Amino acid sequence: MLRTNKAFFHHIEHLYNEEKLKQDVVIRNFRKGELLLEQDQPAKKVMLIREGITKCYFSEANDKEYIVEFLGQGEILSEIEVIRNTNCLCNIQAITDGSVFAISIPYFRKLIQTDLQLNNLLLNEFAERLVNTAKRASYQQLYPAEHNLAKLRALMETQKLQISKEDMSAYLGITLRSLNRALKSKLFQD
Amino acid sequence: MLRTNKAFFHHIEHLYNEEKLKQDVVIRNFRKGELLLEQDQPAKKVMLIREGITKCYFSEANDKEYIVEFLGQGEILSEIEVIRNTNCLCNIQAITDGSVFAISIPYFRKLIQTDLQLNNLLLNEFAERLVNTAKRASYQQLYPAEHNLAKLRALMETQKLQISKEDMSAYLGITLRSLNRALKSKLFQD
DNA sequence: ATTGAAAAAGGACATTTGTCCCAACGGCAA
DNA sequence: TTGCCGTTGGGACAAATGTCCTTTTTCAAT
Repeated sequence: MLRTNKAFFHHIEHLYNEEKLKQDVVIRNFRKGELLLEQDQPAKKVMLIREGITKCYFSEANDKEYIVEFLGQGEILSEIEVIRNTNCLCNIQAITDGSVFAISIPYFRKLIQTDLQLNNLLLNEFAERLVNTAKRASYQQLYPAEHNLAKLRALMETQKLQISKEDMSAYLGITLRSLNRALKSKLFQD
Repeated sequence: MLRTNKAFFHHIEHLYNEEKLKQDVVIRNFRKGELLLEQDQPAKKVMLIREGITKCYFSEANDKEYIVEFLGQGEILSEIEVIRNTNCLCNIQAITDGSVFAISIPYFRKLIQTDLQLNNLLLNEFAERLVNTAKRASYQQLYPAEHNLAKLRALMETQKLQISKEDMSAYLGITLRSLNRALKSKLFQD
């Protein structure tokens, strides 16, 4: 659930250090609560998280939200939008303070067309995301909330990630009320 | 829902025609019902669909199935498994007769490391899949079955794709009984 | 210490979805 | 034709989840 990508982080960090003009890749800080990407709006930069944690989520027309994943160090943002030439697919909001490498879009396009190593890093990242997203879609759909909650808690444990109940329910795709019920019924474990 | 990829198809077709030894890329036919990939088993070849339609689905421990997508011409199979060095993530079963280009795994690995154009084709394919999968996970989770059924029928219409009720329910992640109920309630549209 | 706002917990009832059956229909092999 | 089997459709009841509200708790700003 909390994705990170050390290899990708080092690759971009290296690009940043190499760069003469400090122009195509710059560091930008962000505050907890800040929106790094806004659903349906054009992307301005490709970003790679240096530090901090963000959540990636859809806002649906019925006012509900669905969290796709939590993104930490080395995760890249708005690369899909640049590749497909579309507006932002979903929102990305900081849940802690942090910073990113902000990469200009033309530069990123050039990298895609020339940097084979970057291509491979992207392929790996996409493969991991696809696996995660598809697996989760399947079991969240096919198992009751209680079962999925157990899985979520195990993940939070191993990854030492603390999130609000509201985010937990948005991650599970259920209402807060249902989350509380599920927590209740398996209260024996607490 | 029925994914295809003309550009990828042409790229691999071209590789096949170029190839001297007809060894690293071969054509293989398949029959309706045949399993091209079996969940949790090692992948033997990377395949790219030449003709025919397949379904990509998870078999969960509780005996339920979830269809991730339907794959047609130009869609690639088991590339994720080769990239990540893992067993098959899910099942791929033919729902019509057809054929694939079967690519040897070492050759595919070599392509990934050397063929920038192929890398870009893969990036595009992955980006499309991610968008599809994530969007669907979100709205299937956050809207009632009836709403999702309406969407599914519209897709089936525009893509002229006919699938059994059982596959429809597996795609929606609901039981056959629930599908029938949903069909009933919006019977006015038929 | 006081207060206000956000987060957390849960009661009561409605709706949705699942489970377990059984019935009807159509194709197809004996 | 007969009988079997897979697909489709649906009744009756149980379980899961959502909706709408209210209460409690927490915690930071005053």
